[in-house]
Amino acid sequence: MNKRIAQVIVGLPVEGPFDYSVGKSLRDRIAVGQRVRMVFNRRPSIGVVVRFQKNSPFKPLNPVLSILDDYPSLDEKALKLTRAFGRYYGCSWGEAAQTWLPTALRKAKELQWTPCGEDKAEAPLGKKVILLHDKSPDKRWPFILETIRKVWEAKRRVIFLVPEASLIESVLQRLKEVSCPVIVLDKKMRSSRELEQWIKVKEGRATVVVGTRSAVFAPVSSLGLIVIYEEEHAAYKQEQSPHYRAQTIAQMRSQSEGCSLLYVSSAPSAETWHKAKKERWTKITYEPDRLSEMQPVDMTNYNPQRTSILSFPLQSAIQETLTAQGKVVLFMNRKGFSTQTRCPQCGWTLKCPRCDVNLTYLYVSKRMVCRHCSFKTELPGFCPHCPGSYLRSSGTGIEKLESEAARLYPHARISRYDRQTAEFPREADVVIATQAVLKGQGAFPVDLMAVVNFDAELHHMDFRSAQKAFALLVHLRQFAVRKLLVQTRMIDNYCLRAVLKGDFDGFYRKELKFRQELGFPPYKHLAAVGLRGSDEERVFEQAKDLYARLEKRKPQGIDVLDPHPDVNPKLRDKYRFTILLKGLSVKDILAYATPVIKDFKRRHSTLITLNVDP
DNA sequence: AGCACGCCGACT
DNA sequence: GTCGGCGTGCTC
Repeated sequence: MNKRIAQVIVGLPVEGPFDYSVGKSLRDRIAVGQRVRMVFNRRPSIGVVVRFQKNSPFKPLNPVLSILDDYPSLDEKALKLTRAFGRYYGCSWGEAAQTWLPTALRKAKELQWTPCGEDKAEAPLGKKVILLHDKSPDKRWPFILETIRKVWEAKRRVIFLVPEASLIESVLQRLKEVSCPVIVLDKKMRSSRELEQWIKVKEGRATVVVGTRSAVFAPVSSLGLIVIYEEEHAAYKQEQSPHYRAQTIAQMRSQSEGCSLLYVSSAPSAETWHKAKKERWTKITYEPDRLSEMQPVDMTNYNPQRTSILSFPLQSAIQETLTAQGKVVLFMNRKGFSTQTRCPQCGWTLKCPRCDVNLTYLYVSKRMVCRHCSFKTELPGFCPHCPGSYLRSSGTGIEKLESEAARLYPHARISRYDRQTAEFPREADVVIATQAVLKGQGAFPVDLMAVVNFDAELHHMDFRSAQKAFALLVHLRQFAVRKLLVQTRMIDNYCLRAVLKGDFDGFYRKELKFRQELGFPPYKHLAAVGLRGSDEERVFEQAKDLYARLEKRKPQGIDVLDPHPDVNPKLRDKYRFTILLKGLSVKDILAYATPVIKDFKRRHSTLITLNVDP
């Protein structure tokens, strides 16, 4: 092949590819998918070779300076997928390639590894998509392990995705039963360690790769199966740009590499449930052997004056459990002691200067903190505007709940558990816990689980909040050995009712009906265009300008929603607005919107981000 | 992204 | 005059 000119992509928001001349001495070694060193825009850079060309329309070409990989870091299949990834998520091919590779390979590090020569002729293996809906989380394992064993016997490999790193250890324990070679891959590792593991995977030394979100990019050859464990978990979506969703990448790989997909969940996302039905996936449902009791408590009856956070039915359930030497967990998704501090005289409220949200009072450190950024300050004694007026705190966090529990149950051992707590307090009688408690499911028995403020879960401005609240209740009910008690002022809420009756079909029917009526996924696809900058006026002006351009050029079947301040309109000193695009497919939306946004970006300095499938 | 180039305001 | 702010354009 003629390798005089190499086309190279770079990890910048410019599309390319760019032409470079290949010196005689490099021509016999250079190959597609290798990383190379070259000068790009007067700066030393690294890029990835994507193809060769006989000649170039560009006048004096810069040369490829050296080759960094003795074998391609990205093989043909991976390179093809990076292009599809870039198109789907509206980033450049080069940026896509960068997300595909371990962090260490962004630098000009030379890479040596040995290709696995023993790649057997791939036995054809049926490409299946399975949704394993396990209503009791302990029945799933025999099926999962059996599926993995079959893939292994067919000389194929497996990627096992978990939503968070804390789950990796328990998966490794289970996988011991299959006794095949396993390698862990996680972006939170030291980058040298990540690279080490990545190379081992590339050398074909693992049958199963276990890892978080980014492990979906693992350089596994002869891929037979991708397992997506706790499928509904929000952590499968990357919050930084490029905002990819691991499930989407898994589907892309399934399509191009012909591997099977296994979704595992106790409460699948509405999107997955809908797809399973529409695309006729194999669905396996495991019913629970026993279902713990569930007791909704209507707070409009039991606590009309809001005198205590703990209703009488909850108090008696706690008392009963404590008398029987049982363990209680009080669930509340809010950290700190109080969530608002204001002056009763003038109404002045203590806020974060960078994010403009109420500061939370942390009793343990006696400080006011922001829940979005790292801002901390001392609690001022008096209102700065009304001399001598004391500030008053209101709103409930887990610390206040803790003091309330301590007052009511002076003889019980009471502890707190949140993300910062190292270990679950096993010896405590009453544990006040945030969302973090879900990680420990099955590790210790909880007799009574109580959701103190269920309504807070539903009040998020997020079209997925009902789905999330539903999944939360399903998980907490599994967690509770004896009883799940839920305090609410919305006793007829359909998430609550569906969990109470164990009616999954009913929940998804209703939820999907809402999604359809309101034009949300899975019926419509979304792309969120975010604008941020330090001058509120100006960001809003530009948002309106961009909106007008998008509106003007929008084709049939696409909706453009007005620029709207974000849920946190001010975050880390930046004002944020979002323009929401709706359409029947991401491809349709981006085909029209990406050029408009790129063109707009070129003229203005406000930061613009694109979030596909937000 | 990161950098050069160019066009306007305020300063020794 | 000219120093430097940012707004715009370009990268093979």
